[in-house]
Amino acid sequence: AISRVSWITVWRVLTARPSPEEEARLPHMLYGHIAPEVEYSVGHWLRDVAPLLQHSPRPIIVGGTGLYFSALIEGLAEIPETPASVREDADAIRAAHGHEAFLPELDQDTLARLDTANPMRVQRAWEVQCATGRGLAAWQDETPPPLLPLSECTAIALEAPKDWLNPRIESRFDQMLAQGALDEVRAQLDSWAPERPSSRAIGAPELVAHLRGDLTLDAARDAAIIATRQYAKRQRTWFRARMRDWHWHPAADI
RNA sequence: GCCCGGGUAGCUCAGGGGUAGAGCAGCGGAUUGAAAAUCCGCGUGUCGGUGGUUCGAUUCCGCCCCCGGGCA
Repeated sequence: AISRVSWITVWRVLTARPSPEEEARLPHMLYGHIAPEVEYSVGHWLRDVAPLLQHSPRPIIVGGTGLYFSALIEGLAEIPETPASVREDADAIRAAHGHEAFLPELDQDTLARLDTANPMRVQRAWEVQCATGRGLAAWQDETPPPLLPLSECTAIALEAPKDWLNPRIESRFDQMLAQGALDEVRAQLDSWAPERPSSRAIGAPELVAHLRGDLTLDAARDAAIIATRQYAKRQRTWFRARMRDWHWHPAADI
């Protein structure tokens, strides 16, 4: 099995990573292979996945991040990595003037397909323009063929209706707490950096807030459960809209 | 028992004589390198109950009920 984004080395419980016993039963790849302070994104993941697709028997790729599957199956523009310094500059500009400050520097094609109200998307477009001298739209127009076209794999989408899923989300988080999620977070408290992708693991910011005395455990639990439900909603929306051609299967049957 | 506050959307609260509004939650959507992220759209609810004043009351007045706090 190849993981989705169960990245980070430090969140075993919080990311519902398979147990060491489960991982020992058959090869698991791309689980916990990223240190918490390392930059990571779809592009990195695709480069990590590419060589693994040659394995025999063929791997099973599991996960719930719509963008990663779309990139794998539909392709992703080959844009050179933007240097960390560009991100820092962009962060500073946005903090000082807001993301609207980026708009005048973008080309018409990019602006036309951009959600100009979305600070992250606008900033990304500016970073690409700044780092490569070309517009994001131009890069996207040259998107290469996908690594794994739909016709070359068996794509299965698990249908998890919210009334079935919501109670499970709640008990799953309680299970994480019982398995030591708080200890896992406590161990990161000193090096906590909220802006890192690894700090966005659902439940981590909430439990950090609790450990710092800003939230009761109950309030942190509620917040994490709500965040999970909202994430599940976004997954449903993404898969419903973009994975219509997959084989749909009721999750309750598994 | 008396005196103050307060009772408005699922929750926290704002408002105020012409039947009401924010944040959060919820629901729908977008999403080609932060994606477990980010963004967009959606607000009728006996304004605690009941009498009264008024052309008109959720808003003013009386009584009652409930929740805080204070005094006894």
